[in-house]
Amino acid sequence: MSRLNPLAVSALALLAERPMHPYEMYQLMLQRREDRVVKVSAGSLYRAVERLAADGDIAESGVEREGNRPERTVYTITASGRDALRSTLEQMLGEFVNEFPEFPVAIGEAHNLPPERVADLLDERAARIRDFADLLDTGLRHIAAKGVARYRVLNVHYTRAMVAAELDWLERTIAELRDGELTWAAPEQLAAASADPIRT
Amino acid sequence: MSRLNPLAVSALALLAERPMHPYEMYQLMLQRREDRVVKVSAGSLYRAVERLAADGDIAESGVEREGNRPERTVYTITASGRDALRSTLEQMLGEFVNEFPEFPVAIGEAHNLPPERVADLLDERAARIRDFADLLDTGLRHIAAKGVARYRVLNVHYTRAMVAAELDWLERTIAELRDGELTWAAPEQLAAASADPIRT
DNA sequence: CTTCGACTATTCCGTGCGGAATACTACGTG
DNA sequence: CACGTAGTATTCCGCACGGAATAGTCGAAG
Repeated sequence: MSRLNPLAVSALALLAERPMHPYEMYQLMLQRREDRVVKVSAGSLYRAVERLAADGDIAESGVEREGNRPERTVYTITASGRDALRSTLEQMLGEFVNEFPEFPVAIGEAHNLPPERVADLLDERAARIRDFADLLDTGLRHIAAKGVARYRVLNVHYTRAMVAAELDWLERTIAELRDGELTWAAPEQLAAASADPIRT
Repeated sequence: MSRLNPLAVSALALLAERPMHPYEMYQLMLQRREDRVVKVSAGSLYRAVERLAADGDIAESGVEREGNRPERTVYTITASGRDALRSTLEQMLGEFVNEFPEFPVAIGEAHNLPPERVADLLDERAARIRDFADLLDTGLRHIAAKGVARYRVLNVHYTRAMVAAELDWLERTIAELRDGELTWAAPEQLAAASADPIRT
């Protein structure tokens, strides 16, 4: 009953709705756009299911075959699976763990670039975040129009709030960089700032 | 010249200061408390250095031996290493990539638990985040007292802003859960909410 | 004076992730 | 009606991560 990884939580939550075979979980996750919140890849999903089965959180409840299609193994959640889901959700909600996002590392080392360059880069980032925020907003509007209960999109609201905060911080920091309130001497060897766009 | 991982960025940034052997990088990272921002483990660091060397971003600049201690391989950053550092920093600052944090997954599945239980769990989380915020604040005060330039602790400021935003969202959401504005019917099988503290 | 623990410096190995490969079917299209 | 492309369902394999192991030295304490 060790801590489940996010994909296992999603899978287990689906099986808490009804029995399913892995590929159906995969389709449902994509259909419900869970891939925006969890890293969904078929390989990892099958692996996660395998582990859940090994740990007794789910059990094979039959093998179907439709026409000449490959066999599909249907899994059902077990009592201890429901327990594992509950306990993992409790942990994920109640605890606060550092997940080491990359951006703080980059800001921490930003003094290796000239301050003006950093201001420009943060501007780019801000623009992309604004686009993302717009995406979330239109999504939320669509959903509100459809009358979907708000508890179904709590995570979108959360993400929206975080995105707003980052945008706020970026704007303040960019302003300080531009008016010289915040500055530093960049090392010369790296200072040869290319005007190149970011390589994608 | 593929995108460097965060630990490689830290390592390369150290070598941009002066040549060093891996273990010295390791010590410096811990001494400067970079382990709060980057996942620092000796094994991964040696691996990262190995890869940097293979890619020509750093070069062996000698092998020392002090007394009968194990040999230490000293590395020096190369011109293309400085390039890789700059280009990776530019990417990390300017782009905005989803890193799939775990908490949104948990909120997304929170409707599997009873709303009152979720309110309690979010309260716990909020308490832990407040502790963390206090830690950041005292750290920032110490640093300000020492007269350290602000650009050296930009990432702490960023983290502080994010933490404040999350706390804000949590408080609003907890309030809505408590006054019933936000609610749902939890599935019965999982609803058997244990009053147990989180297993750590 | 010897033993124990802490530090120095690095290697190793199990585990898990995820992109790619596989293999077969159904469907549309010229 | 041959052919290509999209969908179904799953397996496989390489590589990166990080905790543990290794192997030596130095200092302190009993």
